[in-house]
Amino acid sequence: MDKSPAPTDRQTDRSYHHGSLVDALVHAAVELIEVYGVEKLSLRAVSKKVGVSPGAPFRHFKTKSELLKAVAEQSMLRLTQAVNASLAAQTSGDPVALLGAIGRGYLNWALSNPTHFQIISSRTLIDFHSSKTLVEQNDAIYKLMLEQVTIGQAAGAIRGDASAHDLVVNARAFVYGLARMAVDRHFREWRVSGDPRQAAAEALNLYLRMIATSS
Amino acid sequence: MDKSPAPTDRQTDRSYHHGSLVDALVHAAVELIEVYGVEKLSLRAVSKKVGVSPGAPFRHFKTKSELLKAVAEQSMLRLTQAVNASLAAQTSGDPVALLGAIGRGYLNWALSNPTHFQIISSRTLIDFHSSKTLVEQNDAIYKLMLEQVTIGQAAGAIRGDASAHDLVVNARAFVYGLARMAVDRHFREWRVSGDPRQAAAEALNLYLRMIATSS
DNA sequence: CCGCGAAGTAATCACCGATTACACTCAAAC
DNA sequence: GTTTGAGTGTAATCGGTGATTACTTCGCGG
Repeated sequence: MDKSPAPTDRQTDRSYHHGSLVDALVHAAVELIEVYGVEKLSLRAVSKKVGVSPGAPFRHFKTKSELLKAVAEQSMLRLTQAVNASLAAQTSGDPVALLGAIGRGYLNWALSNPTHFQIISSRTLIDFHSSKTLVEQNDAIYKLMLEQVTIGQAAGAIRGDASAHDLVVNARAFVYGLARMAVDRHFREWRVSGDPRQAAAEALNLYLRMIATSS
Repeated sequence: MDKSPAPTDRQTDRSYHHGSLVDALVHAAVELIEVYGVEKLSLRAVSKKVGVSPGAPFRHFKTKSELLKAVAEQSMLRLTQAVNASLAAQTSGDPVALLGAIGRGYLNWALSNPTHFQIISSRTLIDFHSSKTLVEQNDAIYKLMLEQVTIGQAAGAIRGDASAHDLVVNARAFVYGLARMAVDRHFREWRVSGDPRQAAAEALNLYLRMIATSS
């Protein structure tokens, strides 16, 4: 249970003041969560890893939940970055393909960072709506999806028997469900074998055929 | 924070032996979770509510997680009951409608019992695969869905550009994602307003149109 | 009727989040 | 240069938690 034998992980070795405790705490928290899981995270362990007293974090984060929120904000920014990068990498201008790129970016990031995904998805670990960053970044993804669906519908490439908004929610439900099934390890009992990432990618492709107008 | 002023909730008032501590513990745990949430559940509070010493539960459940597993098993049985009931209530023999009934039963139960849904979905709170009941009941739902999809594909009512298994996983991902969005309170930031149940029902209908062959 | 195993108790351990009073340090003001 | 005060980390402590242990009590089968 000894989380860090030498507390020199990320310390500038200043005698008293740490220098950048906030960053160090967030960083250490992520590492601990990665190894032991979110629900096992304790502020004491974080403090110990950083090499600081158990009470020190409370100078910067009023509660454990606020530290998690800081972690979540950092994670959310990385998620939108990943989605944007995936979207930018999609050369084809086909709106269905672009929508797929968004979903692929989302899924890949979620499967690569299950812990972070779990945190930003939760509404019990953190107070989502109290963070401007979290709300804004989430909204950015919504708008990205809405844009592609709207364009796709106008071009007749995406089915028109529902509003663009309804289709976006529909698509998000699917991708979110897929990501959670993977992260929460539901694939096994649903007889999905092999590499989860590839399985998710293939499932996404099927969904894209479903949302596109039959050709 | 006083969870139960009078510990007479569910006690046969036998002096020493309780009589049915196991049932009483599960029942009390469910009630406490319902009010305070899973993550706040403590064995001490459960013990207190039942009117028993803090160590007593350990005679019957080796860990807190095992108590939760007992709760999960009870919940899972109720879920499959709800799904079966919804399926039985669907008079039309149309496989798409029958598949929809399964999804509707699942969603309604999840939204009516968010806490139980959260527990049986989790793989960190409980050890899912160590419970025969959990695995079997989950499998029963898979087979129910697979049956309808297979029939639907044979009748040409459900799209044939993917295997029945892939479509089942696809549908499950969608319904699961929708349920989790509702339970995890994601609807707000995705601009879904009004009654969550109706919103979920409408989203499900759209999905059913997507999985059905275009008519 | 009695004794033995099952079931609950009481005391305890190590750990947790959070609060408080206190100590140290550093930089700006004079 | 010294001083002073805000900012930052410490130490001690509180109430609560899961889990373990030794002990006590009950009540059923012989």
